[in-house]
Amino acid sequence: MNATPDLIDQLADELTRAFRRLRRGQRKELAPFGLTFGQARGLRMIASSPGGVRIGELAGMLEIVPRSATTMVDNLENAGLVSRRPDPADRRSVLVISTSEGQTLLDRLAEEQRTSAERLFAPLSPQESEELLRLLQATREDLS
Amino acid sequence: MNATPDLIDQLADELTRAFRRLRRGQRKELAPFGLTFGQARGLRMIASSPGGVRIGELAGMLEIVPRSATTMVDNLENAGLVSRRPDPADRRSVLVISTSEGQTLLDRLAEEQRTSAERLFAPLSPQESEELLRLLQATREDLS
DNA sequence: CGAATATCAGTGACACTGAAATTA
DNA sequence: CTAATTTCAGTGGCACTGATATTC
Repeated sequence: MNATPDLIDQLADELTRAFRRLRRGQRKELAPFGLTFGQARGLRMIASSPGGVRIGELAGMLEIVPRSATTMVDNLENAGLVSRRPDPADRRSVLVISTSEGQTLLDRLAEEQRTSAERLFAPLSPQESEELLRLLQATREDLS
Repeated sequence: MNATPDLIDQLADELTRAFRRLRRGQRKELAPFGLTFGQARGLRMIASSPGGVRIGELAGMLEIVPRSATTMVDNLENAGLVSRRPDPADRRSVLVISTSEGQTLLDRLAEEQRTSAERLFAPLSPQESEELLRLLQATREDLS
């Protein structure tokens, strides 16, 4: 027994609300750039993989099923922000890499945007932010 | 300046992933009961308001817009889990209360289910759980 | 052949906006 | 009349499952 049922419920609830605030704020900020919340998150992941990333890997990083990652990459590709290229090492696979347009967009986001995420976490001190990150990461050890 | 841009990104990301794990686990658990994640959350809120709750209040508690709460209550009402009754004090308003079926269902959930939320937070000690709750609540002070 | 990878097709949940009705 | 509350109608995001190629 780690926590009481009540505490579990409260945790689930606060987690949900914090996520909603984050997504709602980012949606409005990202709309002028033609990006959705999920796409922005995917684009960041892809751009942080210099040699390209496979769909399955990307899905794992985002914790979604591979089929969902396919559609997300479709949308990013249609917007010209990423491109698919065949994996020379395994022809079953596709490598997704960000285009220069995608990188440019991310750079612009880094400059102008992110205010909503900053505002969300602004009440926390740097130490508290680190602690929150640690605690959220700890929930990944749930082997279900 | 409270935290570096990188830390902000990581926080946003971990928050998103933790929420996804929570919702995915609960979805599977709740399906046999005919409830969705959002409905279960709403039903808990409604049941915790003994005298009934207005749609607008409910929306505020769940941090969704009132129009979305209407549809959620529609679904719960069609399932016989809550009922609407006019507010005697203000005829513009409607009070939503849980039926005995709704309360019974919640009791069954409390007994049998909640395993996924428990598993999600299981890696945390009671002290860490309290701290996580506190940090998530602190983000509510974002006055945007 | 069995396993892995990605895609196609369809569905479901759910939150949003804008407009309308009712009443304080 | 203005404001508050709820509802109606339509839309968009996005993650899911199941089935199907293709390749290892």
